[in-house]
Amino acid sequence: MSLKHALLGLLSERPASGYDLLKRFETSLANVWPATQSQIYTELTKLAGTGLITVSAEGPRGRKEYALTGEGLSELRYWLTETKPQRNTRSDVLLRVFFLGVLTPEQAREYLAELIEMSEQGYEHLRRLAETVDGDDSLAVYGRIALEYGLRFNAMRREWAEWAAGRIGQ
Amino acid sequence: MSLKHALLGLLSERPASGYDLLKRFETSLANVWPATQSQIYTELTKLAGTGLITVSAEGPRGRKEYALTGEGLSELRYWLTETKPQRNTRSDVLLRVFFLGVLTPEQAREYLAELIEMSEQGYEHLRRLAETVDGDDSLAVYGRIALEYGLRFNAMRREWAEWAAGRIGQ
DNA sequence: TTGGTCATGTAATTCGTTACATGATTGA
DNA sequence: TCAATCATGTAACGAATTACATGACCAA
Repeated sequence: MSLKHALLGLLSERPASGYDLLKRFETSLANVWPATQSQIYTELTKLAGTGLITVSAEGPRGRKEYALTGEGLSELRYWLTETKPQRNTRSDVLLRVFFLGVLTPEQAREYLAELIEMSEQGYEHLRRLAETVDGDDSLAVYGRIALEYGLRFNAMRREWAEWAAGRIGQ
Repeated sequence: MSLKHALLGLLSERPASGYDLLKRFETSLANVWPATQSQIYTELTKLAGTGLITVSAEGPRGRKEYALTGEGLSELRYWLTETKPQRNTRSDVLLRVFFLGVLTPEQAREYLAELIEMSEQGYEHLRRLAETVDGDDSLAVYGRIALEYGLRFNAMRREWAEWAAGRIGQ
């Protein structure tokens, strides 16, 4: 149900077209809530149908710019304050760990080495991203906080994978 | 696609019925790959149809015990060694952080306080679980490694949320 | 004039959730 | 005997992915 709120959230900043939103999903939100083009357009049509957003302008090439309505902002605030975030589940990375016993210790350590590399790359990617983030609007402030989460997460996972590799006997 | 591999992985340890597997999803795998009863039974029927598992015994009350076939074990190993784990995405918790700017700073800090509590409870839950884990079979060894991940994750998230709360001005 | 980007939409399929539906076995 | 647990299955719906399909605009 949260793609809806992701769209409302992005539109709370400023009006945007489906195409604009797609770009922003590909950059800032990609690490947190990926969405495909087809999903975004379908959801925007639905949201406009229920009055949470509205077509605020039309441009060339059939461009439709959507803006958040008062009702939409209320829904966004309601979601943020009155509903509990769902526990984050479904980690492909962790699921595999459970079954490393069917592999040789060497193969298991190889998998953990991959995770270490993945974490290092994730860390570096976010570090570079942090350098390009500017501005002091609310999304920059909270985007920076979310980014810090990503940095800490990757560092934690790297250290954990190193520890785990050490636990697997020869 | 990973419910399939979660089932193959659990069956690689020992044969089990749908009911048995459901119980194990509710306990050990719940934090990593939740699955519902209906999903499990449907997937088992599909896996038996493709020959990755087979009905190894039938018991009272229509109980069907499934066992991994050689083909199933190959598929499990293939998945573990030849396919890359998908990046973990879709965090409701993090998505909300992006949009805390539409709330008052006080409400935003309240949200982060909730996250701190959620992380503390998650940590405690896993710590208690760690005490009950016994045995030294492969799933206990790797289960313990996965559990350590959970502990570190919750500790990391707690510290991050405390840091973040400090960043939000009055 | 043509290739790249902007721009939107729909169809098919799979995956996941909730709810419904049924019934056998067992231990207190 | 009766409640709890064991045990399986299907239907309906919603969410997500992939693929298909189309076309306008703009700059080199």
